[in-house]
Amino acid sequence: MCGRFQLKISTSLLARIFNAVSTVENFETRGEIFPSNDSPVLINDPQQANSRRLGLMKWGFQFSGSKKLIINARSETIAEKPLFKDSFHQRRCLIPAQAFYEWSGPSGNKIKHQIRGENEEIFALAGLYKKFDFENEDSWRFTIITTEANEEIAEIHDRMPVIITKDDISSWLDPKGEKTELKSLLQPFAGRLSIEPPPAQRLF
DNA sequence: CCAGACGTTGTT
DNA sequence: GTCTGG
DNA sequence: CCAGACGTTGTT
DNA sequence: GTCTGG
Repeated sequence: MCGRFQLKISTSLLARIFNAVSTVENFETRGEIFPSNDSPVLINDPQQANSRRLGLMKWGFQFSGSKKLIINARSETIAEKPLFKDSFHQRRCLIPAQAFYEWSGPSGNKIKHQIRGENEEIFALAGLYKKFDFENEDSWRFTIITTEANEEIAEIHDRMPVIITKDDISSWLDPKGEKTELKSLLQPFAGRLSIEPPPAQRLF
């Protein structure tokens, strides 16, 4: 899954890297991003085709009347679940992250692993976004899509966030994207990762 | 119509 | 809030 | 996501 | 157990 990630970079640089127009003036980065925090999110400009925007959104969908934040969406079911369906069709986004975190070990004695790209590339995590109008808030929120862990991550966890590679960014954000093609992008990461600390050694 | 679910992960 | 099931 | 708090009154 | 803060 993905319950925390890292981002420590100016939004203007981030916008340049992802070829987007930034709507964020001065995002105070905390470095580590937690559920409920605001973080920059990349979307396709709804007003203008092929124009990317970078804007702040809050991490976590929510049911009205519930306090629980829904910070992940299973890739296997996003096309059917009522909470995610319309977002999957019309409001897909990417969440820039320089690392994400997974935990291993028993509760009370958990080990936190930081996962980065092998050459420090900035991840584009697949996400969905949606507007929420309750709790005296009018807020745009995002959630991060998960898939099965790849071989490396499986050592510490059975799920991981979907990472969209540079070449697939336009396809994922394309408002005219075909459902089948979109789903085919939701795969466990095929490249190499760096995990720190590394997974515990297997004895056998 | 009303009641109840609506989500994921991890833990048991 | 909105959808589903009864 | 995890870690840590979870409380009030009165006195200094 | 549940809520809050980071």
